[in-house]
Amino acid sequence: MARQGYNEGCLAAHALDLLGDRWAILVLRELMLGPKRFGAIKAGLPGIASNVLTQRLQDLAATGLLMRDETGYALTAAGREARPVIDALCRWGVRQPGHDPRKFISPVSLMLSLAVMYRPGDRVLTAGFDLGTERFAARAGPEGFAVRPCPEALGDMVFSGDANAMAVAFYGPQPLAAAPVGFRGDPGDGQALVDRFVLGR
Amino acid sequence: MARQGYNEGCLAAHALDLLGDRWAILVLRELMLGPKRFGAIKAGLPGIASNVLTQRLQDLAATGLLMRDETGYALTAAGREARPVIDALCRWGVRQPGHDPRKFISPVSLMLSLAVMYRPGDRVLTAGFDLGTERFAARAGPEGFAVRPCPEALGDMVFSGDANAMAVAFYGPQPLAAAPVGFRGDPGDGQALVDRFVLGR
DNA sequence: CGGCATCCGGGAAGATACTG
DNA sequence: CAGTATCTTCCCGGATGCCG
Repeated sequence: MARQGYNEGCLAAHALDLLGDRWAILVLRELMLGPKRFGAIKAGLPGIASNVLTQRLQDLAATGLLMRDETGYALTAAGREARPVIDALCRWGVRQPGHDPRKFISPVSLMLSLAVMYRPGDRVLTAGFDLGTERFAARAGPEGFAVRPCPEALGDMVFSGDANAMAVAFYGPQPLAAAPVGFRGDPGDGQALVDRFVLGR
Repeated sequence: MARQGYNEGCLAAHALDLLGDRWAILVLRELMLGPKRFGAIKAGLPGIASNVLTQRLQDLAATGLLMRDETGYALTAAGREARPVIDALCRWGVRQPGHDPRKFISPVSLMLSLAVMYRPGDRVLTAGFDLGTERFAARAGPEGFAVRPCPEALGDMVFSGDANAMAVAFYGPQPLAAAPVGFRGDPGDGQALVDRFVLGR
């Protein structure tokens, strides 16, 4: 990919020329819901070496997918537009055997997976998510599941816990009351929200 | 990717564990419309080394995305289900600067791009494509653009020429009559079909 | 601590020659 | 034609250190 590219006129090959390098798509994933600093990106990518992350950020900046400023790194419009690629990977990946949800799940990747697995419901429900290192506010309505980063987890209800525990709560078989996460709000509303997420839709 | 995987519970990361290796997605692309022999796959991937292709085919077979038999290689259901990933890459890639349609376009990647860029029309039109080394039959209707490989290019009309010329005919600004491809059939129908394809949709 | 450069070992990818 | 064997190249991963 980076070596010299695929040298094809194929559109998919061109896309892979830009984000086919190892870690590249996952770096975009970490920035997909909002800007981050170097360390926060690294924290969402267990196993990446500092120099490799530096290299990826430079590559992605050079191709115009993200920009750097004093406060950190942020996707450009072109970078944000790669979200359907990540969504397609998630939808496909969930059907492939070998997936182990006990492995580390980053806060951003959990929220992106929720957006992908959401099955719309009529009532609009808002929820805050306090995932330890990151907080989000979400709105679940008939149109979809919209997430934005937030200094404080706000909404009709608030879920708290790490992303792996949150995955158990939203995708596991047990009722919300028995899930290993904190919950504040109306229990019926909470269960109604959780019921809208089905792994593998 | 293959090295040891990303070791994440993220669904996108899991997907990339399976098809994030260099060339892997493009190998799936070449098989997306039907089975092929080793040499035919290689012909659609300019620049790939024989041993690398061998390795990829083995990897993808080991993860259950394709199977080998006496006549060549064919995708499994899991492999075919990766098509939305390729489509998403195409849709994103066409919007990114630097794409050079003069570079080699494989017959399969042209047909896949047509399916992605198709804007549905009410009248059902069928067309055959004779791209030199490969032939396809397509049906363009209100539901979409369906392609299947075919020993002979059959349909209400037939286009012939290499894939790069076909890309000029379908995506270029000139009328079909002035395009560098062979055409047999009703010129009005041919132009009507070509008009349904807009690069960047 | 955030960000980045440098050095090194292992291993994948590239190129080419060779075999059935 | 369909790969296999071999050699080279160089990216990735990990450790370390520098600088603000």
